[in-house]
Amino acid sequence: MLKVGRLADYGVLILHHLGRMRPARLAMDSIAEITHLPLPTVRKVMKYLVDAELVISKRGPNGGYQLARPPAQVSLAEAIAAVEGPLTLTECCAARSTCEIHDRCDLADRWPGVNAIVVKVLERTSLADLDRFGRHEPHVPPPLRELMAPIRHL
Amino acid sequence: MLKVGRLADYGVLILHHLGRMRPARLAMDSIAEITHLPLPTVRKVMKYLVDAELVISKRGPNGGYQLARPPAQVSLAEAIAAVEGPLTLTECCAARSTCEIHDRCDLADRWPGVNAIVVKVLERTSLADLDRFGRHEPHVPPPLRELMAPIRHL
DNA sequence: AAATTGTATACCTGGTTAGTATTGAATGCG
DNA sequence: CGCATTCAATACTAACCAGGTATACAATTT
Repeated sequence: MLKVGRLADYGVLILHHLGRMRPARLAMDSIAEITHLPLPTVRKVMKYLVDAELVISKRGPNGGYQLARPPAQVSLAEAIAAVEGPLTLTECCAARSTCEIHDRCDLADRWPGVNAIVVKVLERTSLADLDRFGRHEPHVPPPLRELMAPIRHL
Repeated sequence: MLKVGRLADYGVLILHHLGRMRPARLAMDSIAEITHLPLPTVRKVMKYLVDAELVISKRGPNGGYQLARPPAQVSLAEAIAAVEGPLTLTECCAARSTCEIHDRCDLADRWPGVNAIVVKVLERTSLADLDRFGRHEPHVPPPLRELMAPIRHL
């Protein structure tokens, strides 16, 4: 699995569209329309995005939502975390781990390292970058180079 | 979230211990003991690991489980996939996507690129590598360098 | 003030996951 | 040959959580 929840997925999709419109505003029902998502669901997602200050909302006639920053400055990590909370691959990685085994587990202090790398990949991928990904092999530049160290060839 | 299920987590932990023992065999109740996991749960996990051919089982007196390959040749990706099936960040990334929106979604062909990178990180991290991760900053070497291309600084 | 648009809360429900129990089959040993 | 040991397979239950929905409320513009 290694899943990102559907709501978070929706969040990214919505941010993507807001990015394309920026700096224009988009009303909630317009968002529902262009994303083909049910309106009540959009409502829920928008709340998360506003709370996380990724989008700015304006009420009243001609109100709507606007991406708070240029798409190149919004990371997937932020987007996902906005909807689902902190990015933790396992319980071990959470701030307050609730894992029964935690203190007797050989891996409790190893997972965070793996988690950190995965998170960094997502942190360094922006909404704008997303546009460049095809279904084809992704190509990625040097900024991530120094992240990779204990990882070996298999 | 971006979660790995608990069973998969257990699976990795078990593989880790089997790796430390290799090539010795370990009976199921011994595994339960050293991992501090309930035995019925271990049973379930072992089935997945055997089916995936990551461990070899032997029955009868002095039977038990043995890691099929050296720990350096077992990736986290395999381990997780053994328990949870294909690694797909979102529905879009699955072989047969069941997403309602899929064909009308702007991102349907973009997620797989992100997915591929995350998966590659996990593919290039072996059980042996796991031992080297501390709670501290992880360092990762060049093999992942060329993966990173459309990712920009934020 | 009225229309438009976002905000907040609370609830339901269905599916997945984790955990368990039971019965069966293979292997090795004396 | 048969008994002890150990894994294998199936099916069930229970809890939780994500996703989805409904409804009533508040703010802003004109």
